Amino acid sequence: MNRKRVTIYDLAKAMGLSPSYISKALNDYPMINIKMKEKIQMTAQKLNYKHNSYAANLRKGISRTIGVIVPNINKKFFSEIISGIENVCFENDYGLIICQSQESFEKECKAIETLIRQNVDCIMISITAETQSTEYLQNIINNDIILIQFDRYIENFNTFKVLNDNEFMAYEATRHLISKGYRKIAFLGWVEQLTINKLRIGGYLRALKESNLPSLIFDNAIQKERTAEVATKLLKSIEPPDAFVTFADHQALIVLQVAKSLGIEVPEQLGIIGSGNDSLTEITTPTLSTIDQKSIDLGKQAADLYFEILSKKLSKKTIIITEKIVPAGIICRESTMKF
Amino acid sequence: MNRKRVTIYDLAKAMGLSPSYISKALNDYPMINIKMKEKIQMTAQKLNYKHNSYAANLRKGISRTIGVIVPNINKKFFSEIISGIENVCFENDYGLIICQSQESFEKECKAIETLIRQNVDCIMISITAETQSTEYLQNIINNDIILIQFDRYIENFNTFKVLNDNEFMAYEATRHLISKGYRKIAFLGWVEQLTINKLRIGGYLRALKESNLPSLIFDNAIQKERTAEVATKLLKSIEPPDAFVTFADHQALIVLQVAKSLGIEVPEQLGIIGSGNDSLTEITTPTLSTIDQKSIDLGKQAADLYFEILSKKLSKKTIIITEKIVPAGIICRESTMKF
DNA sequence: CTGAAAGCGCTTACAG
DNA sequence: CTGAAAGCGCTTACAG
Repeated sequence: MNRKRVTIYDLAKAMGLSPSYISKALNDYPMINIKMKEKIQMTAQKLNYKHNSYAANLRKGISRTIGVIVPNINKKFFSEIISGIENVCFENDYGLIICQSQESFEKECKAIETLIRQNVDCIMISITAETQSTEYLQNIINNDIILIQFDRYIENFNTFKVLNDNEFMAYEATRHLISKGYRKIAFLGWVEQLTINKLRIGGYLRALKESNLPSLIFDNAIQKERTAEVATKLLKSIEPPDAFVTFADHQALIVLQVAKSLGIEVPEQLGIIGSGNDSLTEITTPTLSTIDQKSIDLGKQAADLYFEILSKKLSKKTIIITEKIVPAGIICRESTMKF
Repeated sequence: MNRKRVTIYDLAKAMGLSPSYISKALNDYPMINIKMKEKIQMTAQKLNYKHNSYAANLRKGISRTIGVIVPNINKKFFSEIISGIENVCFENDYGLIICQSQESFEKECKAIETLIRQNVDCIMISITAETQSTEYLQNIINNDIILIQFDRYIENFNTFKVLNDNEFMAYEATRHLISKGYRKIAFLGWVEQLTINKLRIGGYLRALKESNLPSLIFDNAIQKERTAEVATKLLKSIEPPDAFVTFADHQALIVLQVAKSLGIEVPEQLGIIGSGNDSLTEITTPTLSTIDQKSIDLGKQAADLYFEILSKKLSKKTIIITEKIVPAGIICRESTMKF
C-alpha cells in the first residue's frame, strides 16, 4: 500500500517554513500572522493536502469518534436512532463507527474490543437480549471511554442512559383509548421477561386503575401467528375487548385484519393503537393510531448527552445528569376515533 | 484527556523484553519462540493491554476501515445495504464509518473530506439526487482510495459499481403481471428524470412489447396524494387498467386502498405489485406482491467486491470486474393472484 | 530467536 | 510571530 499523501512536511518544504508553523496555521492558532495563515491554507488546498486524523489523534490521544453498537441497524427503530446520533456528530465534526451485535453476546463483546482498539471517545450501546454480564461494559469505563446505554440497558449498572419511558408510553396509550370511550382494553405484550414489557404492563395497569377498568393482559403476542391467534380468540369470546393496546404497528395491523375478517368495525366497535409510526400506518384503512417513539430524537439526545458530558468534563464541573428520558407521543389517527 | 493505556512499552518493561519483540509476539510473527509468544499474550491480557489501531495504522499507512455515504440511513433500503456491508466487514475485522448526506451535495462533499482524512481504505457511496459533479469522487480516487458506487451512481464515470438491475426489475414485475393474466398494465413511476426511472420504463415497455400489450405510463406518482389522484383517475376512466406496476410498497398500498374504496376486487379485477418487501406487505388484505430488491445482499456484494479488489491488488493481478448486478426477485402474494 | 533504531504524520511545550 | 525537538504507540527493515 503506497498511499503517499501530501504532508505538512511537504508544505513546509514547498513554502520554506517549518512543519510546526504549518500545523499551527492549519489549526487556526491565534498567534500566526494572518497573511501567512491565508497563504498556507491556500497552498494546502492547491497541493491537495489532507490532514491525517490518525496521526493527529495518536498525538492528541483522542479520536473525535463515537462507537455505536446496536442489535441490528436494519430495524427502523435503531436506524432512526443512529440517524439522530449521526446528525449531531456530523455537526460537531465527530465520526461514527457502527457495529451490529445481531443479538449475539459474543459479537457484542468483539465489537466492544474493536471500538476500544479504535480509541473511540464514547461508546453508545443498546444491548442484546442475551447480555447479562456487566464485565465488558465495565471494561469500556476502565478504558476511560464514556459509556452511554440507550433503549435496552443493564439495570443496576451505573452509567449514562437515554431511554424511552416505557411505563409512561403504555400509560398514555391506554389513557388515550380510555379518553376515546373504550372500556375493555386488552394488552398485547412482547416477551414476558423483558424489562420494557414489565414497565409497559405497569403503565397500562396504572391507567386502568385510575379509571377503575378491568385488565386483560396477553404477553408473548409479538409473532404474527400468535398475535392473530390471540386477537381472534379474544374477539370471538363472549365478552370481547373493545380496544387493543399493542407495541408494534404490525401487531396493530394484524388485529385490524382479524377484526375486519370478523366483521367488527374499527374504530366504532374496536379501537386499535400500534407503535413505531411505520410509514404505512398512514395509508391503511382506517389509518392507524400509533405510539411515536421519537427514535431520531432519542439518538439526538444521546449524542447531545455525550457533548454535555464532554464540556462538563473539560470545565471540571461535576456531572449531574446521568439519565435522559425521551417521552413518546401518541399519534391519533382513525383507528381510535370512536367519537 | 489523560486516557493512559497500557502500551507495548509497559509490557516490555514488565517482562524484561524489547517492545519490538512484544509487537511481533502479539502479531503472531512466525519466528517468535512459541512459549514466549504464549507468555506475552497471557501478560497482555492480564495487564489489560489494548492494541492501539491509530498508532498501527499510522505506521502501516492503512486503516482497515471502510467509509459509507448514503442519503439517509433511516430508510429501509439503505439501512439494509449497510447491514449487509457491516456483516462482511465485521468478518474481515474491518471497521465501518457511516455518513449521511441527507440528499445534500454539500454534506456529501464534507463527508468525503472527512473520510479521506480518516484514511479509509475504501469509500462506498450512493449519491444524492443533487449530485452532478464528479470532482469529489475523482478526489477519492486521487487519494488512492478504492471507490465503489452503489444503487444511485454517476454515469460515464468509470468506477466500481454494485447495482440493482432496474430495467430487469421492471421487466420481471411486468412479466409477472402478464403471466397472471393481466392485460392493461399501468406504470406508476418515480421522478421523471431519474436514471432508475428511465430504466424501469424501458423494462416495462420491453415486457409489454413482447406480448403486444398497450402501455400506460404515469411518472412523478411517488407522493401519497399524487399516487391516489392518478390511481383514482385511471380506475374511474372508461377503460381502466387491470393492473399496476409500482416501485414502492406505499404506492401499491395506496392503489389498493383506492381500489377498495371504488369497490374493485383485488386481485380478481385488479393486480397490484409493490416494491421493497416492507414487513407490513405480508399483513395487508390481500397480502401484497412485491419486488424484493435484495438490499442486504447488495450491501454484502459491495463489501465482497472490495475484498476481491484488495486481494487482486495485493497479488498484482489485473482487475476485471468493475460492475456487479444484484438481481431483484418477485415475491408473489395475493394481490397479483388472478388465478 | 531477540533487540536497537528509525519512522508513520502530526501537535505541543519550550525557546528565541 | 516563527522554529527545533520531542513524543504519541506502533511496526519493520536491519543487525546480531
